[in-house]
Amino acid sequence: MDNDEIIRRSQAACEALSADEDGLKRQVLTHAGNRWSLGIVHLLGVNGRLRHAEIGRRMEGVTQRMLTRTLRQLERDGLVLRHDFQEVPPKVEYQLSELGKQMLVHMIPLWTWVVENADGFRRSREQFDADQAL
Amino acid sequence: MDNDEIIRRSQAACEALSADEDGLKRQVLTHAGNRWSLGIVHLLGVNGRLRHAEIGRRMEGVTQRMLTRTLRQLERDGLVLRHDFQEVPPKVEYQLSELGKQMLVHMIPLWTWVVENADGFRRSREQFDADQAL
DNA sequence: CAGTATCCTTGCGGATACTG
DNA sequence: CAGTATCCGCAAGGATACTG
Repeated sequence: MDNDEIIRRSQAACEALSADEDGLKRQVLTHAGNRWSLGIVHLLGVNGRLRHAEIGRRMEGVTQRMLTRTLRQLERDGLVLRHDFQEVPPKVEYQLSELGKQMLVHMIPLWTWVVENADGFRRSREQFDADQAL
Repeated sequence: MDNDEIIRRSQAACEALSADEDGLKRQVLTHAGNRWSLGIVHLLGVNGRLRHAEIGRRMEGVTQRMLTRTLRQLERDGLVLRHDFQEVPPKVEYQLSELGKQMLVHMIPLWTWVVENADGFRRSREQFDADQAL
């Protein structure tokens, strides 16, 4: 993909994003930056179907509140399916929807690139902060 | 790319992201969800090098404060280069760094997918909100 | 077990006015 | 022209306690 091809493809995507009055598409993109969304999508991608508490145990540091909240957001955007078994004690399982699996696929290039370039970001920040301190 | 391949590739990326103690990599990913970062990266990708005011004019609705702030963040992460001509009146130009161009390339699949599936998200939300209202 | 409810801090995004 | 300074409302994220 050469430079012109990059430009051409970003043009269409960005015009559509700009025309997004209510911010829906951009809100979907925030899942990429949210504190727990990324990990949950990944976890469900790997494990298929998991219970609420099981996700909580595997996600280091997440609180019940944020876990529930994040799952609700993902469910609302149609990325995650929620199965309530209506039992006592409660049993609820979560899994990726087809949309969620697709999102996982399309986020991987970005994730991978960010991870590979982490050192570059870190160095740039240190340089920037050092310049600011003058 | 089959299901197993998806899993394998997301595994490595997500483990690296999870190990990110100070949240640097995740902070870089928030550029994807920030209100103006996306449009600025796109704009500079298309136009090459632009002055501050020129970006402001082309980005509908952005205030000076948010424009400056967003540019600073992008600069700090090494995605955008800032050229101060040290003139009176002031003249400052911005352009994508090599890192910035790479990010543009790697975000395009995600952007495109989100735009193409916007209807799916919208329908899912409407259904979800309707269920909640019961 | 799978959540709510309450309170708190932080940062995003914006409005407005001012400056070298 | 390219910013700063100061104000504000809102939502993200978290700590803690409680509930069916």
